[in-house]
Amino acid sequence: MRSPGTVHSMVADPKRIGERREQIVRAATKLFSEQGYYLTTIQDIAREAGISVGLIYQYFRDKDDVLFLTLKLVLENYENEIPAALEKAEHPLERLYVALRAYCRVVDRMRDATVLTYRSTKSLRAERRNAIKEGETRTNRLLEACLRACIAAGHVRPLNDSLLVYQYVLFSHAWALKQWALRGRYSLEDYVAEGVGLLVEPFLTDKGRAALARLRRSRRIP
Amino acid sequence: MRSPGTVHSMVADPKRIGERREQIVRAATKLFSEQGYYLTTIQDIAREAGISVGLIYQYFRDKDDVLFLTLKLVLENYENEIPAALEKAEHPLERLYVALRAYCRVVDRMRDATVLTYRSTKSLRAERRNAIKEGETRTNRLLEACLRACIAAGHVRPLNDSLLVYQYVLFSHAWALKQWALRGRYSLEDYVAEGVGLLVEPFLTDKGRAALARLRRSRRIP
Amino acid sequence: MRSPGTVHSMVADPKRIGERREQIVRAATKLFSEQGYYLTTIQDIAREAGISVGLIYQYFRDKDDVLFLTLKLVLENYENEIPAALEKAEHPLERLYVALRAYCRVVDRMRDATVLTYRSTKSLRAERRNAIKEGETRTNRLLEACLRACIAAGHVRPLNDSLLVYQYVLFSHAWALKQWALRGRYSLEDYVAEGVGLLVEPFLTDKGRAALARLRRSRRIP
Amino acid sequence: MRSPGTVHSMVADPKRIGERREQIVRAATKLFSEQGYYLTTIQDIAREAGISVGLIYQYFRDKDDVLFLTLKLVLENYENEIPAALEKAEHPLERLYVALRAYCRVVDRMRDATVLTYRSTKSLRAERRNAIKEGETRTNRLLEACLRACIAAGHVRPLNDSLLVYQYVLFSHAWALKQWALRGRYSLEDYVAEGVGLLVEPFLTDKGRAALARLRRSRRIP
DNA sequence: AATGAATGAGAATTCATTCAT
DNA sequence: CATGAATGAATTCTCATTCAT
Repeated sequence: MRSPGTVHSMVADPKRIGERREQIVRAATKLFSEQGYYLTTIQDIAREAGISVGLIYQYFRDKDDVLFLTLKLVLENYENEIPAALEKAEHPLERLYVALRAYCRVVDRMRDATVLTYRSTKSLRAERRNAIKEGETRTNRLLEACLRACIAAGHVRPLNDSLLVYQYVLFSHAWALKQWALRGRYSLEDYVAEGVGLLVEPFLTDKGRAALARLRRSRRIP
Repeated sequence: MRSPGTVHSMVADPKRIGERREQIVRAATKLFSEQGYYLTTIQDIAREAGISVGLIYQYFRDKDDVLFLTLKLVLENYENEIPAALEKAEHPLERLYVALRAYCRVVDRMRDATVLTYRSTKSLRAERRNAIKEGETRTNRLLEACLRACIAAGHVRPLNDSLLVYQYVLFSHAWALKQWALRGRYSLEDYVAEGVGLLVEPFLTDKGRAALARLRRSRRIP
Repeated sequence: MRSPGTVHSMVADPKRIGERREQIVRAATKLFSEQGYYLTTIQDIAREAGISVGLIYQYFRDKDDVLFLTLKLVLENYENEIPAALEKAEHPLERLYVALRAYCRVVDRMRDATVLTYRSTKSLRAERRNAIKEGETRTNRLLEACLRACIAAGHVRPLNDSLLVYQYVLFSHAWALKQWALRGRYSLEDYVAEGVGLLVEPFLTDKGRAALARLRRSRRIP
Repeated sequence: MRSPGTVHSMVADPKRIGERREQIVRAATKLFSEQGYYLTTIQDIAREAGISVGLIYQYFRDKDDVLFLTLKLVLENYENEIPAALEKAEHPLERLYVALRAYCRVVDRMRDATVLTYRSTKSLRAERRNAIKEGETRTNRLLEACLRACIAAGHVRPLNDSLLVYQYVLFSHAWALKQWALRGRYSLEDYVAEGVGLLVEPFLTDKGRAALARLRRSRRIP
């Protein structure tokens, strides 16, 4: 009956629901990220959130629900931050750069939570898992739109855009997944710059290269 | 005392250890891949392997050990198959192509196990986790050597090779991690071909392009 | 961090802790005494106490903890009953008699638990074992004080008091340890009387013997 | 069918039975004494004895059997050593002294095994337990005979001999049971001397005292 | 006779979930 | 709404015992 993307609560007041859930999910995110889903107990979450065990069950049906909302929140971060960063950018190439950098930054800010996404999505019930995947797809589409705009404007040569977008996503996630290998070798900004060098610039047309040079001169792009 | 990369057994005979462990790990790989580490019980593994619970503990110290050997085996597959595939290839560019395709093929053959790597490495004790990471690093170096040879021979322009190798790795892993999105859109061979188009060819020098054309004509590369 | 003499609980309310622990320890004492520590399962204890298995783990860290508190309680009985019995006694000789009789009576009341002390102290972790031994030492000192007072007052001739006190302790414990041999031959009171005949009276001075006669006449001592 | 004091074996040759059993029991005694019956595994015993697990089951029906024979052996030590020590002694008083000292010496030599007697007798099946108790009773009778001879000869005044014998037994056992308190305070010989002072000499008649003096002068008693 | 791999029942412990207060 | 004590099914791991070699 319930849509797979909805979480049921025993409490009526929506405002309180919002507050409590955030409180709980914040604690859960921390603990799930640190120790993983199965090693984190409801007790742990309650303690971390400074509330009682029972209260969690007022706002979530079960532990799976908590995980679901936790993962959903990570994706929502992606979905919110990228558009926010894009607001000030107009030029298609700038928008692509900005989107990529924004993605890497969210990942950086939520390193552990991003890893959690990889570790724990499969722990969800199948229906829930799909809702998460859709969220990821939506984020991908944000990047895809930027890339396509560049192609449409003739800055990037025609290519398998959807696959390249996947590569962008993986590149961003890698900052979290392979932090043990990457951090220490690169700063975040260097990492983004190198990524752009490998995953964007090779595909620029002459027009694209010229535009990039201009954008760099006007300091719209580092 | 034990090195972190060794698993202890109560049984002396090395031949039997090898057989039994393979039997157990085969079962574990299947179940861990399907249900994840924590939802798979020792009972499950014993049943799947057709042996008793107690016997597992004759060949593994604990459940963590089973996971460790399972993950180690996945990495060993990587480490074995890529060199094997490279044996017949001589030309640096051919070797790079072959290595990449071999990697994607192992991943394809061990799709679930590869996902397991991402999900469950963190479930290991820290020391073990590092042993796994080292295995991954060794695999990366195989690709790195191929890429560097291409650069040294002037087929690929100088670039951030270690980061590009990471893109190769991620690209290969993605075939397992994002199978829900990629399969149905590409056959494995198409996927590899597209990858090469995005992650190798843009970086070829004139010399490299010429060599590639020759290799294709002589059907050394599809 | 924890002192060796403290048992940890997940429950906060001290009153409830007291009640539940008593309930559990009562059950444990019965079962440990009957079947020994290792043959008694936590299930058994839970069933005997009329509660669930999990609840035991809310009030005790592990099975070792239950044993520890059980043994500690036996010793506390010793430590409480002897001083209580002494309250009404003033004359040094009377006090010695009373203390010895009180000791034998506690042992009689807790026959099985006393045996448990001998059987299971070694099952405790070393730190705990010492805490138990200290409890025993404290009890011994109660007797020692009585004996020394008699010597000081000239009722008992100077002798190796600490060793004689050990003999008193062993004599009392024997009532439990060797019940299969002693009960049926003696009533508790006879046993005590005989013990006094062997372990106290031979050491009385003339003054002591006179005092004893007076105390018997006034029925302060049977 | 089997008598409670017999242990069944699958092996026919009695000589071999004797050897193997001794080998096994020696290992078991060590381990049971150190760790107790339940914490010692058959594996442990096999390893300590340098044989295979299966072999133990050729010479013992089950683990209980091993414990039984182990305890029986301790008692047999008592039963053998005391008469052996008595062989050279003739005078009743000397014999009592010698017996007591011999008892303390066996206990000293088998400290841990003596403690084992107290810890683990109850772990035996009831029938076996009785066989052990009978062994203890037989040992007691050895002492009892010595004490009675002293009384009959007028060296010791008439008294509750069986209870005093128990005190002797307890006194000897205490050397093992309370070693944590006694060792360091006394050497074994001092301990025996003090014990004699408390548990024998007070009961000597004038005749007994004279005899004792003579025996000491002739160095038959230290 | 001897071995030791294999079995599986059984034990301690954990933890998601409930519910009386 | 909020609490946290109570439940008990489920899990990991152990170990006495067997039996094919």
